[in-house]
Amino acid sequence: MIEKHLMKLRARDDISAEEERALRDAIGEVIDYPADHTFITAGRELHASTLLVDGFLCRYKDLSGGQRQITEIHTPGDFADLHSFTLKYLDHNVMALTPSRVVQVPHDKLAAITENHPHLARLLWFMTNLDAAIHREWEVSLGRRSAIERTAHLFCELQVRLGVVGLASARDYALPITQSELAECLGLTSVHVNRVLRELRERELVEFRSGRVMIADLAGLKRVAEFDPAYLYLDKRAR
Amino acid sequence: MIEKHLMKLRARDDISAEEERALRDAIGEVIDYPADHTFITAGRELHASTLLVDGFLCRYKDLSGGQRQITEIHTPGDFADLHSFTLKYLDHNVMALTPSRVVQVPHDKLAAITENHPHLARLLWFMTNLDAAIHREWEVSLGRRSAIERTAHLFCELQVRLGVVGLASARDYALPITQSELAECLGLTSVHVNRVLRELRERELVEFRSGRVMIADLAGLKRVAEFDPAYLYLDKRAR
DNA sequence: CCCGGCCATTAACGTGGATCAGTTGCGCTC
DNA sequence: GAGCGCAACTGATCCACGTTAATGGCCGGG
Repeated sequence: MIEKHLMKLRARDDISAEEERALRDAIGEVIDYPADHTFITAGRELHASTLLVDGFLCRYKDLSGGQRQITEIHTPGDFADLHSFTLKYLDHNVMALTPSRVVQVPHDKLAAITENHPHLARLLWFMTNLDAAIHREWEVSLGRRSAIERTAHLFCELQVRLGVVGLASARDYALPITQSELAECLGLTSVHVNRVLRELRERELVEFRSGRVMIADLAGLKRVAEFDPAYLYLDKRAR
Repeated sequence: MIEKHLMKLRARDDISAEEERALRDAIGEVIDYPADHTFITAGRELHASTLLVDGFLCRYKDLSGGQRQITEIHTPGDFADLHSFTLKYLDHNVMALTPSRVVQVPHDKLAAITENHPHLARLLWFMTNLDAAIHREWEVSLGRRSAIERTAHLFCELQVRLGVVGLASARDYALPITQSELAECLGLTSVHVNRVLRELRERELVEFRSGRVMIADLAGLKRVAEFDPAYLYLDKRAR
């Protein structure tokens, strides 16, 4: 159930058998959500965090004009709202982009981990800081990169993050979301995302079709995006 | 020395005398940085975190074309790189926007706090999650708000954050940075920031002049920004 | 007192992406 | 197998913001 989460953690630090046991003991109810279902609403008090087992989730905020900004995409193995453990309620919503399976991890189990497993606790803290690093990189994309660079950057990021949990190769990966949802990540309109996707296809970098990202030229894609994966902290240096 | 930090913490949770003592015991060297000095560089291994006592800092990333995106502004009382405690090195740089005084907090002192003061440790974890919430709000600004809304939103955010530590009133506060630096926060050019500032002035909402934000109409400014301070978690609900 | 450098400001012009208004295609349902 | 609804796709037009270039103010230094 939490294998992908363990893969994600182990890409950043070593985990002992005992810590693994503590994590396995912490998991609670398994829940399936349909696509487009918002299961965490901003402001509501929370008593458990959500670990994504299968599918895609996103965090988003709505604006008055009906606009929406997705602030992060979650891939299997991610704790979608681990930060609610310290925040107690969130400033944003969390939604299933695709039919998704999650497990609940009650906050009191997390509290027990912080008391009995300091190293694991620090690693969980690290994981929330990793989400913040992803937010920062998205700020850079939204603030300074052109539409095509931004789109290429997102495809690169997801290729790496999904690769860590065995869900992406250098050639392709599943990303069963719509062009409108991509636009909500990228701060663009779906019309313009469509044009950008065409250009990426014509330049033989990537093709995004029927919920799949097919990478024709990974090196070229990274070059367009100026992609540097350092912000994903994929090494065990110093930890 | 850490009075403003304590004000910031106490705006979110109660702190016991013993916890306050633990924090005071953790502080190390005091350092003054001149304006425009980058004192933390992406990738360098870190062994202490930086608590801002006086002045303004920012986190930023550079792009190849000479462009820069500031991902967060830090105000007195902020831990500018508390996240380096778990990350060990950063994905971004940290710079003094103005002449600034900071205190170092060695990571081993933070480790001791996590072991001996679980509640305080959780509060520090919370503080890094608060930075992430600010990043998310900036993503929304950069992705979906117009230049004038975005600028108004930043002025509102800083009014609240500086107000918490006694450095802003409802009328005005000091923000001794340039229009170019403002532009680097807002994902705009300095030329356009200048136009936006003129419009905000002509609409009698705010005036930004000689390093000061003078608020003519706070309610109106918040209306333009659609500002909702919930993401700053300024209540003690449930904590 | 003049000079150089930074910052603010503005005007003229260019453009990336938004907006508007569709058409096409495809899976689902009845 | 007609009809519906949603997603992909496209062309025409518009405009918010970028680019370029120039001016003036201010301040610190020689």
